Amino acid sequence: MAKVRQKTERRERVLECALKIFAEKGFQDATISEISKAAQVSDATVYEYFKTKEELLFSIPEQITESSIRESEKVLPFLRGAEQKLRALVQSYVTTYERNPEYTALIMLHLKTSRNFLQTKAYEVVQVAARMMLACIREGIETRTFRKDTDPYLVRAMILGTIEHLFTRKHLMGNPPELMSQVDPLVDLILDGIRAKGLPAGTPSPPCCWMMTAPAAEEKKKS
Amino acid sequence: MAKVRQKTERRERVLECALKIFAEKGFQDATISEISKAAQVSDATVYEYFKTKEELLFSIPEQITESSIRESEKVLPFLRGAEQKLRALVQSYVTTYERNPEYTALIMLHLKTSRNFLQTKAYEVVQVAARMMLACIREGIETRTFRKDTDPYLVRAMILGTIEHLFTRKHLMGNPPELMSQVDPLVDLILDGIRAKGLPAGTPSPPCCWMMTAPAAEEKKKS
Amino acid sequence: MAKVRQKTERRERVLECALKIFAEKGFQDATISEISKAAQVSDATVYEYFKTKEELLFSIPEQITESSIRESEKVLPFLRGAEQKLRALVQSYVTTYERNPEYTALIMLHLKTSRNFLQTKAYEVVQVAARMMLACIREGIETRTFRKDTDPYLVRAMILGTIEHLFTRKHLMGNPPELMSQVDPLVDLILDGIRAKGLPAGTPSPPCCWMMTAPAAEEKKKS
Amino acid sequence: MAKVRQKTERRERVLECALKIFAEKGFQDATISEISKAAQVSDATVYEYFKTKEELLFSIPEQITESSIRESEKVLPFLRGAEQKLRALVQSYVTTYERNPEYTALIMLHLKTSRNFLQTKAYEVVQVAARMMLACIREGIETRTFRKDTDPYLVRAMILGTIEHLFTRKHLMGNPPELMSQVDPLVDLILDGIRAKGLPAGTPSPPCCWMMTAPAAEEKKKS
DNA sequence: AATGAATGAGGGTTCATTCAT
DNA sequence: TATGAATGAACCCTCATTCAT
Repeated sequence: MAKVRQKTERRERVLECALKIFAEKGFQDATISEISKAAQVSDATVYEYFKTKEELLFSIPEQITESSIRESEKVLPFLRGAEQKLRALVQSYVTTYERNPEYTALIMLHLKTSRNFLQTKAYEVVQVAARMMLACIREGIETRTFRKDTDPYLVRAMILGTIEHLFTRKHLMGNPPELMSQVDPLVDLILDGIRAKGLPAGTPSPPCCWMMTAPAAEEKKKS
Repeated sequence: MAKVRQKTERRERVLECALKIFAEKGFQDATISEISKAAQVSDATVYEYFKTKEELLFSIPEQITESSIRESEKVLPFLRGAEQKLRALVQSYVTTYERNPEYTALIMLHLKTSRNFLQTKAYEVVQVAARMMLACIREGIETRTFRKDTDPYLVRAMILGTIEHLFTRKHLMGNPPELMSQVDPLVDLILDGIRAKGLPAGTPSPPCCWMMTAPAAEEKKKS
Repeated sequence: MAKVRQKTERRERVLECALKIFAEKGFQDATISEISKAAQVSDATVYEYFKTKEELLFSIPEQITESSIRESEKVLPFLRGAEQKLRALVQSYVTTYERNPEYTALIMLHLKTSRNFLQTKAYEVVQVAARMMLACIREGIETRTFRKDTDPYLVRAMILGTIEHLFTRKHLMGNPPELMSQVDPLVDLILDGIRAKGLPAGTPSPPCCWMMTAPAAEEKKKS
Repeated sequence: MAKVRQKTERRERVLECALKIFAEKGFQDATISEISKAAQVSDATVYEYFKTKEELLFSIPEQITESSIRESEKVLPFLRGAEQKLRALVQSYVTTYERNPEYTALIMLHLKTSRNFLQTKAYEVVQVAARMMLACIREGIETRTFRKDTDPYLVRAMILGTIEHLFTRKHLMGNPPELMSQVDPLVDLILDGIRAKGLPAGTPSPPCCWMMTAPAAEEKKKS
C-alpha cells in the first residue's frame, strides 16, 4: 500500500532531520518544531512516530550502528591473525564515522554523555562492537602474537579513545580533515607496543583496504 | 575588610556548588535555583557574580586548570629526557583528574561538547597543557629518542584520548575504579611504539612519583 | 441486511464503552482514542457515528432514560392515590439508578454539571420524569391528601436532591452500599411531613414492590 | 514590608479570579492564561503561588469554608435543643452559599465531582460541618426530641441533598432566585417527619435569624 | 551588596478532528 | 463504510533573567 510506504519515508525523513539538527545543536537546544519543520511534517506527526523527544534521539543510531556491525561480522572470519583483524576493526570504525559525520558528532558529543543512552538498544550494539575488539586483542594474546602482559582493556581504551578524540577534534575544530590516513599509523604504533618481542619486529601486517567497500548509512537504504 | 572576604567566599561557594551540580546533571538540566539554593544564596546573587548561566559554567575551570598547569611548568624543567617528561605529564593529567572527579566529569561530559567553550579563557589553559605535551614529544623526536617518523599529533591524541576515554567510562559506569595504576602501562605502551629502534628497548624510563605532590583543587583554597 | 445490523452493533458498542469510560474518568479526561480502542473501532469510525465528542456524550442517556420513563408511565395509571404514586416514582428512580451504576455516575457527576446538557433531547426526557413527580405531588394537594401549604417544588427538590446525594456518595465513597432499602424511609419521612393533619397519621401507605420488574438498560437491548 | 503585602494581595487576586473563572467554565475549560490575565499577573506568577493548576483549584475553598465553620461552632452552644440547632445549621449553609454564589457553583458543579478533592484539606473542613449536623440529629434522637427510629444519615442526606439540588438548579437555571426563604419550610418538613409523636405537633421551633450576621467571604478579609 | 518577587519567552506534549484511500 | 495517518491549535509548566527595595 502506498500509505505504508509514505509513512516509512516520512519517518525516515524525521530521523534524518533529527540527526542533522541534534548533531548541530545538541539535544536540548534542538526543538521538535525545528525538526518537524525541516522534515516537512507537523509537530504532532513527530509524536506519532516517537513517543518522546528522547525516544526520537535514541532511535537515530539504531539502523546505522547495526548495519555497521553486521558488516564487520561478515568480514572478520576471512581475516587471518589478530593483527589483521584488529586493523580491520579500526578501519571499520573510522570508515563508519567518516561516512556519517553527523551521526558521529551526535555520538561523540551528545550520546556518550547521556546516562540514559547506556540503557538503550542502540548502546547494546555499540557494546557488541567493543566486545569484538576485546576478543580480537585477547586472541592475539592467546596465540602469542601479543605480549603476555598486555592489558586488553587498556589497549581497547587506547584505540577507542584515540578515535573518539580525533573525531571530536575534527568536528569541533575541523582538524584533522580526514582520519582514514591515521588508521595505519595508529594501529602500527599500538602493535609495536604490544607485539611479542620474539617476533621479527619488521613484519608489519599489511595495511588493508577491504573495508573501503563497507556500506555507509545512505547507501544502505537503497538496497 | 570582612565584606570583601565574605563576598569572595560566597562566590566560591557558588562555583563549588555549580561544579557539583553541573557535573551531575549537565549544563541544561541544572537550574540556577538549584545551584543558588545549594550555595545558600539567592538566585539574584548568582547573577551579581556571573552575568549569565553560561558564564558561570565557564568560570568553573579557571582556577583549577591554571593551578594544575603551573605545577607542571615548575616540575618539567627538572626532568631529563622526553620519556621522563612525557610520563610526568601523563601522570599530572591523571592526578589532577583523579583528585577532582566532579571537575573531570564536567570537562569530559559537558564542556568538551560545547563550541563556545573553545573560545574561553579556560580553554586556552587547556591548550597550553596540550601544547606542552606536544613540545615534549617533538623534543623526543629531535633528540632521536623517538622515531623520526613519529607523528606527534597522533601520539598526543592517543594519550589524551585514552585518558578521556578511561575517565568517561569511570564516571558513567564506575569502571575502572582508579586510573593511577594505568599511567605506566599506558606510557610504556606508547613509548614502546615510538621509541627509536637503535636504543636498548629494555631501558624503560623509571616510573616517577614526584607528581604526587601536585595540588588538588581542595588544597588550593586554603593557601 | 447484515451490514446494517453490524453498524448498529458497533454504534452501541461505542456508546457502551463511552459510558463506561466517561463515567470513570469524566468527559474531559476521557479520550476518543481510549473509547474507540475499547470499542474495537477506529477513531474515525466514532466520528462516523457521532459528529463530536460532546454529541457522543449526550447520546448516551437517550435510550436508557426514555425506556425508564415509559415504564413509569405504564404503571402509574394503575396506582391509586398520590402517596402510592409518589412512592412508586421514587422507587422507579432508585431502581433505574441501581441497575445502571455507570450511567448514574455519569449523570450525577458529569452531565448535571454541563449547561449544554440542559439543551439536550436527553435532558428533556429527564424533565418529563421530574414533571411527573411534580404532577403527582400536586394531585396529592388537590385531593387533600397532602397539606394545602405544601410547596410541591420543595418536596420534589427534597426527593431528587436526596437521591442524587446518596448516589453521589455511593459512587465516590462506596457508602451506602445499596439504596433500595432507603426508599421507604425516605418516602415515609416526606409523607409524614406533608400529610394533611386530618388523616389518621398512623396509616402509612404500603411499601410497594411492583417496580422490581422495571427494565434495566441491559435487558432493554435484547428486546 | 510593602512587598509582602503586595504579594498577599496578588495571591488573593489570583484566587478570586480563579474562583470566578473555574466556577463559570469548569476546571478543564479554564486556562491559566485566562486567570492570570484576569488577575493582572503573568502566567508564571500564578505558578509562583501555586505549584499546579489543581493546587490552585484546591486552594480556593480553604479560607471561605473554614471561616464559615468557625462561625457555626461559635453560635451552636448558645442554642437550646436539637431542633433549633438543626435549623441554625441549615441556615448557616444556605447563608454561606447565598453569599458566595461563585464558590457555591464551584463546589456543587466541579469539586464534588473530583475524587482528588476528597483528599484535600478543604474537604476535611466540609466533613467537619457535615459531622456537626449528624451530631445534632443524634442529639435530637437521644433527647427524645426526634423519633427513635430516625436514621440520622438519611436525614442528613435529605438536608444536604436538598440544599445541593436547589443551589445547582439556581446556578444552572436561575430558579429559584433565592433560597433563604426555603430554609424554614425545608426544616419544618423534615422536623414534622422525624419529631417524636408524643410532643405537641403544633409547637414549631421559632425561625431564627441570628445567622444573618454570619460573615461572608468578602467581609472576612477586612477583619 | 543582597534578594524576594515577577515575568517573557518558549518548549514539549496532547487530542479532537479531518481526509484520502 | 471504515480507517490509518496527519495535524492545527492549545495548554501547562519551566526557568533564565531583571528590578525595586
